[in-house]
Amino acid sequence: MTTPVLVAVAWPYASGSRHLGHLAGAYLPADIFARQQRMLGNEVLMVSGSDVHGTPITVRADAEGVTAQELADRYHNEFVRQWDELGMSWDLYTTTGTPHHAEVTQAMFLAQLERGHIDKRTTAQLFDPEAERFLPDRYVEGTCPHCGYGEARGDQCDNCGKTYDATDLIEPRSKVSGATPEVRDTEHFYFRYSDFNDQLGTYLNSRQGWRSHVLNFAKGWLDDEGLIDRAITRDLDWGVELPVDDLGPGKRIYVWYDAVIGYLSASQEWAQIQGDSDRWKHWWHNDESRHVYFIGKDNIPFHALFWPAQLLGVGADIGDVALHLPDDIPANQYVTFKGGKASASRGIGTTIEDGLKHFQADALRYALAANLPEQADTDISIDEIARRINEELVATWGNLVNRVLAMTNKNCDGAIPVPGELTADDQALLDAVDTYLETSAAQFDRVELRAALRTGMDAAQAANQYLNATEPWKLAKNDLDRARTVLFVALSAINGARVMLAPYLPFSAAALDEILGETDGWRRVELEVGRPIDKPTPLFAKVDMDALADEG
RNA sequence: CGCGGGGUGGAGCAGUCUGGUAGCUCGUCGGGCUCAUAACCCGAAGGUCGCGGGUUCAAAUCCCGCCCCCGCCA
Repeated sequence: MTTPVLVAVAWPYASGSRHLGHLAGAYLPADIFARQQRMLGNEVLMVSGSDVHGTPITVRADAEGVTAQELADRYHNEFVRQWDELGMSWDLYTTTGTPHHAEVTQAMFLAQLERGHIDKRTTAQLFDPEAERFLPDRYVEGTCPHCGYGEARGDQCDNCGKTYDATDLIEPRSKVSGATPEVRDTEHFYFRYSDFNDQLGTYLNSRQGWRSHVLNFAKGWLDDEGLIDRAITRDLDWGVELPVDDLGPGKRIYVWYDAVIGYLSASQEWAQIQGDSDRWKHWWHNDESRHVYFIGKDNIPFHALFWPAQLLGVGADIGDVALHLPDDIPANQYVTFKGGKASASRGIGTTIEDGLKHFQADALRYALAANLPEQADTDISIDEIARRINEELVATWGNLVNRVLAMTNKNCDGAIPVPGELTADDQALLDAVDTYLETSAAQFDRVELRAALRTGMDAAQAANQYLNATEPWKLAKNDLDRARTVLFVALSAINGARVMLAPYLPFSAAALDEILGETDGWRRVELEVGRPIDKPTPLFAKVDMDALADEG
């Protein structure tokens, strides 16, 4: 029986280039998991898009003298190009800037307003008398009330790290006009997150199999003081428009209320593109579905608390059925770049673009997957990535494929040979590979992607050991039939191992499909005897360490 | 006392919840093989599991205190 699986991926902020930490934190693991689930036969819907709203975008756009739309478009286009190069298998990658997303956001807002979970409150806020507008936090700077730092931002001090209200700033000044702001009352809509403390507590306590750091963090947040109600509108002209006009002009829905709604709006947009506009309900109105959110740890409160609260706040007002809550949030910790300074001074950056410039997509995917920060922050460096590619991917897997295909081509009339009777050792290798496949499937089910990669590599290593024990290159000289059987067994082992590695290495997996035939499900299929095997070209190129150093 | 994460042989990590001979990948050293992208295979050396107390027959693992590192518009 197949399961509908929603692979929900954090929405990259179109305010600047994303780096390899973002890739390893959310996008890559999501793609690996989605690919494996598809191979398993589940109905996968993987959606995300660029988050185009929020003050970081407007601030930067102002600084560069371009419109927010232009800035967002620039980075959205960059992301889309990189996803393609990286082999990201989105079912839909959209943006929060679509009319559809605005409609869904407004519908949720109205449903929650109707149900009393959104209310209007008056607060004191800084107003720029010259620009004649209220100032969001990011548009104010001044002296930190805690440490006296003179360049403190409106909501947090970069020097001492403390947070505060912009009205607490000493000698505040507007980043718009430079004028001294005055305090005025203004109205905003608040989402009553506190309405859901009990339900969220029950929800979290019933979660099974979550990573401990995710669950602990979410519970800690809730236990301390519970959720507090938060303003979900801002004084901006960039963002989703309010579906009600009683706040007056210049107010928009704020980014962190609308961004998470993208999971739902994108699912619907995907359904419309499929020509079956109700299809999204198969994932969202289905108790049997599984929703897995791939995010970085900084996003845990939004996905484990705020988003579930917003979903609960809608009740059954959208589509007549309650919306499905997150089943798992395998948030990753951070990738830290050891020697980041040294890399920078050598001109080797850590953006996704830099990664793709230095490494083949599959190779980069391999190295990052082997170092996924699933339990703790992990250190990585360009040298470490290169090392993993050369010493592990190329040496163990790439070379295995190459040596076996080369021997097969040379000794078996250029085709997959007819095997003789299998010995106990032959069968032992194939049984081992099949066992690895089961182990790997269980690890994938728990979203232990680093361990599952290791399992795939273990299968490759077992095949290498088998070859060294059987020495088919010697057999070819005095017992060609036996040599061919050994090569058939080795090819069969590769045929199983490639299934486990395919989610990580989509491009080389496609190349192997050409050579060995398509795979079928999460299992080792029988080889097609007589299928032509040409003289192979290596699946992966070794990284030239000297060239890598020279480029820096 | 801001929040969070971490400190395990040369590097990067697992093990800590559910105490019981310290494990993986790589590097190093020695050997084998020579089909393969100087790749593959076998063996060895190398760790007081940050520090100090405590509980226990037994602690990397539980408790208390301390030091250090990292991230915080992923």
